[in-house]
Amino acid sequence: MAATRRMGLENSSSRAALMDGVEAVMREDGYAALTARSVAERAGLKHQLVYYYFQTMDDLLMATYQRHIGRVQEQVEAAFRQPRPLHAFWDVCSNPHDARLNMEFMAMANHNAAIRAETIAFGESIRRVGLEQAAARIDATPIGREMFSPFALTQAITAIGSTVGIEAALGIQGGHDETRAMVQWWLARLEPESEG
Amino acid sequence: MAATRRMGLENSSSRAALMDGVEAVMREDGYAALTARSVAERAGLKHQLVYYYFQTMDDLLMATYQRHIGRVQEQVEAAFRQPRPLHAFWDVCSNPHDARLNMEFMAMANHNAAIRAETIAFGESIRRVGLEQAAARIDATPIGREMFSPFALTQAITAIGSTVGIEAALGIQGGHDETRAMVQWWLARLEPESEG
DNA sequence: GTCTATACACCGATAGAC
DNA sequence: GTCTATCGGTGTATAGAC
Repeated sequence: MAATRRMGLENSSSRAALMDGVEAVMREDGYAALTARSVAERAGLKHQLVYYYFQTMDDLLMATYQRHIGRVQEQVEAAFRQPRPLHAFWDVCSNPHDARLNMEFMAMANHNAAIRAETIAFGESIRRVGLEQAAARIDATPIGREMFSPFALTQAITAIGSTVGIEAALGIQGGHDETRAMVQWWLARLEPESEG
Repeated sequence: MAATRRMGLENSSSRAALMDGVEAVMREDGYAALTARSVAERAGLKHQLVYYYFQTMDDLLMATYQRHIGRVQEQVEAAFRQPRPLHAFWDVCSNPHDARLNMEFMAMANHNAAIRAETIAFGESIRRVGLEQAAARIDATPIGREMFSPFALTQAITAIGSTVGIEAALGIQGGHDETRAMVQWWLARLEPESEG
């Protein structure tokens, strides 16, 4: 508890640059490569600055994760305000840009209690908002009522989307067109275009 | 290229114990915690033994990954020899025991070229064998012919199964029963019980 | 086959000058 | 707000004794 050390302000550009550095290192080299030195170098700063803006490396990591989660939450909520919310939700989930970062954080959640708690809370929050939308869409169509449950549909969209995104990020291409086409086929039946 | 150093035999129990140690550390603490010391301690050996049985830590990691891949491959092939191969394939994919380990290796594949190459080759191999089975099942039922493509179905089973397994490993329980039930509903229609 | 001893690099974190 | 300097701890990897 070194509560004595000086600390920088929260609305500092260097502080934000350090969080950008965390994301860049995780994307390119993985969370194992996260050090005060690697992060600061990516931000164009000296590594001691990490300890001016954050008490520990863990604090920097958590701040970065919470910022990331907030951004995803905004994307998801915006998607559910679209005319065809399930289509938009799929677009967010299958976006390959965040796939690597999300997987690194998920892997970290397995053995970091603080990250795990945030991940669980975030997952359940997303699920709540997604659930209402999915339920409405499922109830609106015969195919939905017969073949899907709201929760399972939400989870299927999330699971297939993130897997396709991860594989695309890894460099696997073959077959994704087919999977994306099948998802679109189903989504079109749950959210017909005319209804928009 | 220190080709001069002495090396232990491949069929050594200590060598296997070190690979077991790698898996244990990855499961419990994540790949970032992999060090010669942590792995050897888990195996009840001194850390210098790592360099008697492997040239580098990377070599130990790759040997462990190839052993793991081989085991999964056997499980998948055995599943496809079952009377209801898609059901058995789903059981393998949604097994939570290997979920953490698989995710750690997937995350590593993003920034380790050798692991990535193995992962891509393995994924395509699994997909080939799965594809034939899925195609046969899809062609055999009206629901299959209309609503699925073989590749997309294989990928959907893999994606939903691994996601459910990961979430279960993380400690998220809510809703998985519903997802598993929906998958079983679909699988039962693609592989009716009577058909055997 | 396993041990002690050792090399050199890098880590998180702190103190204090500017 | 950013810098230089520094601490103890730990990492990979090797050499050589037993």
